[in-house]
Amino acid sequence: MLGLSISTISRALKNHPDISEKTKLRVNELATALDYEPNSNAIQLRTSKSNLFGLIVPTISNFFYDSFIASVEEESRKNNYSLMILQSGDNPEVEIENLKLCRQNRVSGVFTCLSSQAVNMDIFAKFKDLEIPVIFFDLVPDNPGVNKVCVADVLSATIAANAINEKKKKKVLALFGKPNLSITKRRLEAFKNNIDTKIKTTLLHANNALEAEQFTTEAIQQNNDTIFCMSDEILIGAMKAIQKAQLKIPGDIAVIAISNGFIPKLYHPEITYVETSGYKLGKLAFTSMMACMAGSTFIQELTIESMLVEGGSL
Amino acid sequence: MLGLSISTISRALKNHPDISEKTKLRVNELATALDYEPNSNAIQLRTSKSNLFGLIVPTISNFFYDSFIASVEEESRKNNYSLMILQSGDNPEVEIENLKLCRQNRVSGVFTCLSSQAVNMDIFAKFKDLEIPVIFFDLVPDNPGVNKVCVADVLSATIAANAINEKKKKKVLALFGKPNLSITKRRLEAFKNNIDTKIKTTLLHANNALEAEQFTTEAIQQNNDTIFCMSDEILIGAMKAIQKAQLKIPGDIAVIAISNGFIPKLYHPEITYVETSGYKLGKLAFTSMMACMAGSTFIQELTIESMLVEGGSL
DNA sequence: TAATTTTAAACAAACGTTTGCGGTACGGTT
DNA sequence: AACCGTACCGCAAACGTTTGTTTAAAATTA
Repeated sequence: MLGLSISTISRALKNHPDISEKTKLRVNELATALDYEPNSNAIQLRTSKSNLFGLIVPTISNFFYDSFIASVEEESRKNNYSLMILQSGDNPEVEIENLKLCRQNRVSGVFTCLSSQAVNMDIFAKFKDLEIPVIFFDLVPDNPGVNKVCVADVLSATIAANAINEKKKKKVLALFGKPNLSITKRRLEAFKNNIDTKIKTTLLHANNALEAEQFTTEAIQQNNDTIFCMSDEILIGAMKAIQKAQLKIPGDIAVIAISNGFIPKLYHPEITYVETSGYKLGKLAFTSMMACMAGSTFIQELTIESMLVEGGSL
Repeated sequence: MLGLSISTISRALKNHPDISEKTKLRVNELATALDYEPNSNAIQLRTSKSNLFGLIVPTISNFFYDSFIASVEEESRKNNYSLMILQSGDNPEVEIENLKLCRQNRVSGVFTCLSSQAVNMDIFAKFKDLEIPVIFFDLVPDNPGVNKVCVADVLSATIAANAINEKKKKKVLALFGKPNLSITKRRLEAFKNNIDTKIKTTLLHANNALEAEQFTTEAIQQNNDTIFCMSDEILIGAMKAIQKAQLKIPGDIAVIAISNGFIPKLYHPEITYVETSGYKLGKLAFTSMMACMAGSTFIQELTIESMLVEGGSL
């Protein structure tokens, strides 16, 4: 329409110095008039750069992951990246399928956490070959040599234990999640090492909220004065039991949890918790990804700091 | 490597009858040996079919949207589609930006709900021109002629009102969300029309959980015996006030809400609610999308049924 | 055996960009 | 008058597929 070649149009659109200002103006005017929208597929094919990140979680519908995702999406958009989000539902086969999808879509990078099943780390080897950075978050593998961002498990459990120590509690039930997760192991170990030996402490693993509720009910009967919950899921179960028993918090029983804060703030008094923000973790993960994109081959293992948020339940 | 042309490879990989079984075998063997992964960008460029849906929500981190997203993602994957999820954060400019991203990525379809701001429906006109189906969910526009899936607002509010009627309550505070949303208007109207006129009813709009808490506190002082909450956000505020006042549910005060069920089940006794499942809505939205993809130009306006889930709070 | 059909594979164009390289026109220098 | 530099712009190849059309060989038929 302008009597110009395709290459001139291309250059004009991206403000190439070879093109005169006059032409650029004409091209830009017509482009907006015609609602020209560059075809990302063609661009990505030609440049073999995708501006697409893959993000794989066990499930989106989770008070931790959803804020993590929200955070990563926010940063991605700001940096002109798109996000392809995939759920693996704790199913290793789906996880492999999802990783394949990432490769086929030529993602620039992948954020992922391990499904709770033991996954074979070999499935990430191809990404290394293809030089596609992979950032593990939250549930990270033990292997060295991979990029990881996680919450400060040891620190947060230690903070919780110290908070209980300071309140001079006598009898504590400490509830942890699935025993095979490294996150569980680290939190348990740190809690055990830091809780005052004078405090009578019971450590238990609950696989879900219901089990946590049952354990808490028993603990109440045995006159425990404090419940520590490793996660939101555990906290929900514990609170069910406490509400059912109609106990007053913190008078009858004290509660402290590790959480991102949403669930603790639902109750009155609000539950005191050690913050592990999915939002912050997302920001950190993105920073780490951008470092990889910038060519850093330096393997990083980052953690976000934790802090005690006083609610009134301890 | 096999002395075959590219086109033969292409056909062999997709089991084209022109190709002999022997060659197909050779090709497939080498393909797996080489870890061949088709380049989606090239495929999409060539076929101008993207197998990509765009999904725009105000925020991912929300107990309704996250389950909606989870549901749509699940279906998409099953049907060999990928999902590009974008947050608009109730910001119309970001929403326009996100729609542009969808177009540039040549999505096959878009799921979206209106941000609470009044949005100009013109921004969807291009999609109509490009024949890209758009499915509105939850917060849908009033316009006819667009595909919508939503929860049964009128029905669910009616069910809630009737449940209250049956319990012979005397004094009800009914809390609704932001007044400008059509979802609010419909629920309010239906509730007002169905609540027994003998019941003394106060209808109020709360813009957030905190306002809901304040209104509930006042209602408690004025001896209301029942609180109706239009949404989870409102319920959270109301429950804060009730816990603070240390009232017994349902003895001192009864509670009923419209919700997807997650929040109501956090309390003891569990809150009675009229179910509006984001998960089911996601399935429905996807079905509607597939109908569009199959060429149906028939404009649909679908709703998911609601049902009362008895908790023990009424 | 020659003509015809069938089978199997190659050729080539196209999708919408990007980009190295080459070309033209024009004014200015020797 | 011959040359050079600069400013603009076009040509063409390439990215990795798909797919309509051809081609060559093999199999069938007459």
